[in-house]
Amino acid sequence: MRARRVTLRQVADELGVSAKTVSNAFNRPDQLSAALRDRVLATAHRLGYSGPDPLAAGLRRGRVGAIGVAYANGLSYAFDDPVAVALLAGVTSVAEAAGAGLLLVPGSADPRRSAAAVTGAVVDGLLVASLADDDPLLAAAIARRVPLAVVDQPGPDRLAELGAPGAPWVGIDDRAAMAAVTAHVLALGHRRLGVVAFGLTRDPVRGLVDGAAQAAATYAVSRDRLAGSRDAAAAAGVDWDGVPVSAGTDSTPGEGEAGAAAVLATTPRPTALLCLSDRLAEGALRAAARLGLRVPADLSVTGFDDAATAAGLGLTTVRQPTRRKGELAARALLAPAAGPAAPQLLPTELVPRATTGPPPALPG
Amino acid sequence: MRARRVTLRQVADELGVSAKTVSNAFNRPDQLSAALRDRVLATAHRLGYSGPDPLAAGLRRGRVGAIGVAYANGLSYAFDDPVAVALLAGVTSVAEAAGAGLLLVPGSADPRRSAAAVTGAVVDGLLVASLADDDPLLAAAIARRVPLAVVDQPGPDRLAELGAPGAPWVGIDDRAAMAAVTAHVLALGHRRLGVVAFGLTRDPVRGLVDGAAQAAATYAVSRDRLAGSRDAAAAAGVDWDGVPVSAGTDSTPGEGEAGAAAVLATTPRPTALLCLSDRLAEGALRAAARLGLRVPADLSVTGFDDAATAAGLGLTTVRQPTRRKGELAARALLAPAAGPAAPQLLPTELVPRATTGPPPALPG
DNA sequence: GCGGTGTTCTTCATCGTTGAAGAGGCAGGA
DNA sequence: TCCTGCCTCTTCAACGATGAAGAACACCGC
Repeated sequence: MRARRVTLRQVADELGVSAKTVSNAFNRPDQLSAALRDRVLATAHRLGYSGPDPLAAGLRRGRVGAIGVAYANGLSYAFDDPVAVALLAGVTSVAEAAGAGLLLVPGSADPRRSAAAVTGAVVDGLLVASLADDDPLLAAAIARRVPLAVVDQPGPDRLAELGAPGAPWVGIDDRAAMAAVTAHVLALGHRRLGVVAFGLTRDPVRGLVDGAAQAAATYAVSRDRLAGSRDAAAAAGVDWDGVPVSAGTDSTPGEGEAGAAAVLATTPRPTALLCLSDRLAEGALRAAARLGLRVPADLSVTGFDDAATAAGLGLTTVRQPTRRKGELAARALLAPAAGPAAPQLLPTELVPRATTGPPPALPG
Repeated sequence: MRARRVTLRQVADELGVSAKTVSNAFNRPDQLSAALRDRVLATAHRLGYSGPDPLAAGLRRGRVGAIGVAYANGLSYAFDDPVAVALLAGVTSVAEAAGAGLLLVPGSADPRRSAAAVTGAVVDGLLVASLADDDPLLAAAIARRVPLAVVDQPGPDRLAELGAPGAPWVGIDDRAAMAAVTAHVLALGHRRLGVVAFGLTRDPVRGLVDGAAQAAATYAVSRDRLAGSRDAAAAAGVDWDGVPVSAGTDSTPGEGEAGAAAVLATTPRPTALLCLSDRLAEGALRAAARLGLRVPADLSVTGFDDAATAAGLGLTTVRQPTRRKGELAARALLAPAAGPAAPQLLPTELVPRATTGPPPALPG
């Protein structure tokens, strides 16, 4: 008993007009007389026809009025991360203003399925964010040959290598930003640092990682931020090889707590913990509390992002314009984009708060 | 110089096979020999063909692998509201597990544009949430004749009126839940209540509203929650007509602050403020602070939702399974859904915290 | 040697719509 | 009167793909 779909043609036949006229009644009211248009709409309504099938219209027109967003981590994860949500909010506000929808492309633990989802997404353009240099999802997005915009990673140079030179890219100078917050901690007098990182490569490696592994990270953001810390350490005469760096997978408080615990278990114990995100830092604060360490008296902790939660925690961090990234990337996708686009590097700002202070006096 | 799109047919011709074979190489690997499949894929790659056009395939197949979500308020707003985000997270997790994408349908201040966006959304099903009884967007969604699921409002009875009886509906018993939190406050001894509400109708009415306006609300959730409060008041012998009720528009702290200020300006001043959402309550707490009122010593405040922020504020509230709503609605959309679906009423729970207490002793 | 069963690939029609181009009629100007 | 231009509406041919059905061939068992 399933009612068969009503088509444009049926409405046209019912009324004895051409299909194109019915089409025009819906899409180009100026192309037919008001009287006929009213009759067409009335007939359509009577037959239960609610307008041209978007799919068929999209095929014919070559546009569907939606852009896709693909994320390395699953979408479900994205909604739990305030930073990811802020990015989406930025994308959405621009897309919505332009009347475009936003298709969240489903992710999967299986990279092949993720890539297939990108290949099969019904969109006019794709926005990808936070992908590893070698993510198949990215290759799939490039192969689609629809307009592409990239946020954060991979960087412009890697995009060029992959055959997408000049694709709009929006991000920050992760290396400099991380160097700044590291320098801030060093300036307070700390000499024993520890770093809590999220993923370095698509295949998650947990635990402490050496300099070679750090430099080999395929997540550009991780690689650059670690390099930034090393820059600052070197400038202050701190031996980087002695700095424990813990790698994790996602940017979650749970990962942060575990990573911080691992770093704090090294001897001599670091007096400052540099976390690659505010959410990791949130976990690091929990780890510190669990160990009975006072922040910042016994231990300084820094984050990255200046997410909404950071102020409440009094977290020293680096502010980056996450929402704006989304806006700019969306704008780049929706605009006609004639030639190759120049990479857009947005400003960051060190935000010192209450979780950093001078290191404790020499331990007894 | 824009490269023309590569088609299935071109790959087929290049290789001297039928178009269908190329199609099968991508979609039904078991339908052709591995050797030929490899040759097809290689040729496709060489020509820069990344797979069948999702739009055309969707038209032919009659499915596109995405469900749409339409919201009364703009999407940009949705990302700012933790409750809306939780709902989306629920929807997404189920959709993603099923390999389906999520199309966020753009909203607009102009209801006609919003409705048009729904009509033109390229989706296999639609999920709508928090719509007024008379929202054109809802009418458009029903007219689409694709599977439809509704969260919260309008209620099942209204859906039946609109010609969509048996459409999957997920929500809570707003009336009973609000009665419960009101009864909690009354049990503490309060007799002078005030209510801070969000929108009652699509055309926003700001300020204090009388009983007639309350009952005429076209947002079922607002209507039912107010009715619930009135039920509890009546049961406790409190005259509802003497209870100031402020209506607003969105569920934001700003609206909450303004609404609370209006309610607290009435004489005699209420000793308890019932807010229809946690975000409104957040604003109410600000208003109280601004007036120098201690919570709960001078003023009790309640929320609704038990959003992530509620615990931190120590807010007495009603917990509702927002994320689960999204999951169930998505499941209903993605499952074949043979006959009419029974409305799914999820449980709620009163969560007493620190913002409610006995009323102050009689004022001097 | 023959019908039956699979595998592999092809043919054909069609999904529902809209751009491009065209045809008919009517008004206004030369 | 005739031409021009405008307003309406129509015709035609795609847009790019896939389901259903079928053809060609190989292999099997008896």
